[in-house]
Amino acid sequence: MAYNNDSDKVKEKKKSKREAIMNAVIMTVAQKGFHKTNISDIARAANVADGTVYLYFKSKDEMFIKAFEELATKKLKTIKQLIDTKQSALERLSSFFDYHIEIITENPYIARFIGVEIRQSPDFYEKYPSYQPFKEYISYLQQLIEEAKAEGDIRDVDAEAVSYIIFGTMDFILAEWAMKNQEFPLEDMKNKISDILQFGLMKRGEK
Amino acid sequence: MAYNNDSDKVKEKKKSKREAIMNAVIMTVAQKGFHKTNISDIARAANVADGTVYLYFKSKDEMFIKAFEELATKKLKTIKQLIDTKQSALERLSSFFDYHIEIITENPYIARFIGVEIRQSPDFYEKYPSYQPFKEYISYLQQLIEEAKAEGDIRDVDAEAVSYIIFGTMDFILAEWAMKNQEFPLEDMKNKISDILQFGLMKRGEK
Amino acid sequence: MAYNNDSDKVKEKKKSKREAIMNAVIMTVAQKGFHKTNISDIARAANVADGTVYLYFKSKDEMFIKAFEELATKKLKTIKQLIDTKQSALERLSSFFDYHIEIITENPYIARFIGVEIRQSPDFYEKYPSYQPFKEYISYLQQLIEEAKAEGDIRDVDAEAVSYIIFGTMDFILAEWAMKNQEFPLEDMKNKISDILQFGLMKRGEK
Amino acid sequence: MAYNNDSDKVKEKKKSKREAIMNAVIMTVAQKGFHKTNISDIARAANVADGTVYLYFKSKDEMFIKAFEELATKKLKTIKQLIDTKQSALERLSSFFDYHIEIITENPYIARFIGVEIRQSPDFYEKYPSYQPFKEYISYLQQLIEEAKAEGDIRDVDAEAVSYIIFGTMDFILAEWAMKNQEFPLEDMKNKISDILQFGLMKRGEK
DNA sequence: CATGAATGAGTCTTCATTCAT
DNA sequence: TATGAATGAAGACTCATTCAT
Repeated sequence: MAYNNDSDKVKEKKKSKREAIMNAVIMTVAQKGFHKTNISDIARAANVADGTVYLYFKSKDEMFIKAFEELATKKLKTIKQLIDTKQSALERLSSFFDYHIEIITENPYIARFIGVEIRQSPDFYEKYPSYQPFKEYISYLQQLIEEAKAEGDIRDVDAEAVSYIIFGTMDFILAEWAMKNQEFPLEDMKNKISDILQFGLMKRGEK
Repeated sequence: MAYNNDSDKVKEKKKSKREAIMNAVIMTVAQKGFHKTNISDIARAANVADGTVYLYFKSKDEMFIKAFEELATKKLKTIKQLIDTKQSALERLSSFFDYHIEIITENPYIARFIGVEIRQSPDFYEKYPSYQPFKEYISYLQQLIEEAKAEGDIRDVDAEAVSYIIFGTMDFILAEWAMKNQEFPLEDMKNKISDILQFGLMKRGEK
Repeated sequence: MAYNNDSDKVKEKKKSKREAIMNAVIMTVAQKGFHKTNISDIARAANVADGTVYLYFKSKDEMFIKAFEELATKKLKTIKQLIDTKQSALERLSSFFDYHIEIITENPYIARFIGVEIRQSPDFYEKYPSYQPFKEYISYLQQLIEEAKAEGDIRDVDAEAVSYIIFGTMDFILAEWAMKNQEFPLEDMKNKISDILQFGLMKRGEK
Repeated sequence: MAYNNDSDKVKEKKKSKREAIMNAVIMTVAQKGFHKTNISDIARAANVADGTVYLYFKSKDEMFIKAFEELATKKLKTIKQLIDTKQSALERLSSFFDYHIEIITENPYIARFIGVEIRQSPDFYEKYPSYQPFKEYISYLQQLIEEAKAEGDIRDVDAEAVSYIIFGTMDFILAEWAMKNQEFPLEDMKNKISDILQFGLMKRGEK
């Protein structure tokens, strides 16, 4: 049933090859580091020939950028769906923090990829000024913060500043955790940090 | 008189040449980015021959690591001296934050170097497991936090967690700031963040 | 009726496709130059798939050789027909020169193709020793010269030598003209050269 | 004596390496053809490492252009010196023709290089519009023709047209001769052509 | 016959490192 | 010590050719 349409079959095959390459990028970069990952590595990991990569991406750069973007977008979407059930914005904000860390924890190679490797190329920022991988994440965080403020759950803080604190902290501990090969218990650390941050946002006299 | 001691002259020359190379590393990396900086660039900037670099460092890697370490150590020492006059640990903690940002602001190339480029090579962490550029910074931060707790100025929080929040936040905004070519006003952002963080550490009912 | 003979249809299609490829070769090479022209370019210009090219030619080399040969043969045939009306061999010889240049002038891409690009591959001469694109041209020229001699219109010169002078000169000025993007007036130059050459072939005291 | 100056020694070594590469270019291109010659071939022929080529030339293109130019200039200079002793311009013109062919005959690989391969890259004419390898040759020929006219040795012909006839003819027969692996007797052909051309330039009633 | 996705050998170029001077 | 010419391994990318559909 699934394959009785040739057009579909072809499309799927093509899609799966592109996806295989995308996955190969993430896995390989996570393992070998951004700058030691070459086209041959990726091609081998994706089970395709070197040249095949260039059927799907114009250049190595473009391939990496696409991999970053698609991974970030996908993860953000997952998180959004997960926290969509929460009633208050504060809960959503707190859950955002939790889920982000949880997702990364379950796929440590993503931590390595996003948290450690993604910063590696100021080149990208020059060559592709529009390349702002965290932008969506940060915007969404700020939106949650504004909502929480509007709902009266947190005090009147600058949303941008708070978003940087939350994201910077998450980014840093995940990078450290990934770099140190997951030696320290992330769950514990996450809770401690979550407490402190929430405490800093709470209105006086509450709780 | 000046030239009657060859040994001294040589030693001094050597020292100054090594230093010239270290400075050249930082300046060049800051300008061209980590991965576009090659030995020839550095040698030219340091006014030495390519081969000379290898008289002072075993490899390019080692040279970069040493440059990172020495810069971090030097800056930490400067900060320590600056905040040594402060009476309370809380003040020192707050000043640490301020000075760190101030120093970086005045030397944006360091921001680029430390904040953006330093994370670039997970290789380093494998090849040179002892390479933990932030370690000293983080330890010192934790020490300040413990002192502030002991002095009763801040509530009983986990020092490690707090150090990660502070450092992660600083690291992130400086990287963003550097990456976006110093477009947004760092001073403003710093104050907002500082306020929020302090608020989160304060004891209830205080201030 | 139209479609009841599959064999014919197929043969015609095949023929027209082959011709489309041949034309595409000449046009594309004329535009992009020999070595920048690849199979994909040609296939696109001929409106066929890359693989289709290999149904009509064993290799890229063979395809180019066939294109050269067929173009040269076709043009020579055209010239022969045009000068067939002329009475004397000398007139035919002179007209040959004129028509050759005229044809090329009207299709500058051929000049580029024949005059500039055709010489590009000594490989061809090794791989395909029978590849002598000018041979037919030269032979025909020599034949005309012999006839003119027999008719007593020109003095007793070595036909081979004269054929080389005529062809070499034509070849060179057309190549220069094509390479310099048709900047200088070819008509003028042609007449001057034609005069000089005729003068050199004339019998003393004549005209 | 020759090597008692270090600076000289170094300069000579460097010069000899550059020259080795230049010679390797010409020899290798003559043997393998322009487009089948790669950097590795040249480096091997010059007894240097691939990378060494790039110490002397910015790119493969530049290397080829320099090789063309220097070879043409050198040969023209040699010819000029040889014909400088001749009294009349007509003799110089005739000798030019003779010597050009003689030089090429003695170094058939040059014929292949100049005559056959040099035309291979319309790219060059686009990328480097100033690249006109024959220009000097042609100009010098025209100068000789004008002088011969002024001296009354040849009739009043268009110097440009004549230069194209002479150069085109030489170019063509040398290319044919080189391409056919020196099968036919060049000396004979040269004399026949020389006669015809001189005849075409002579004044009526003369000789 | 026709397609065009896939292949992978081949090529230019860069650059960390060495070593003769 | 200092030099910088020389090395050659490595890597991104191209493209003629094949083959499953």
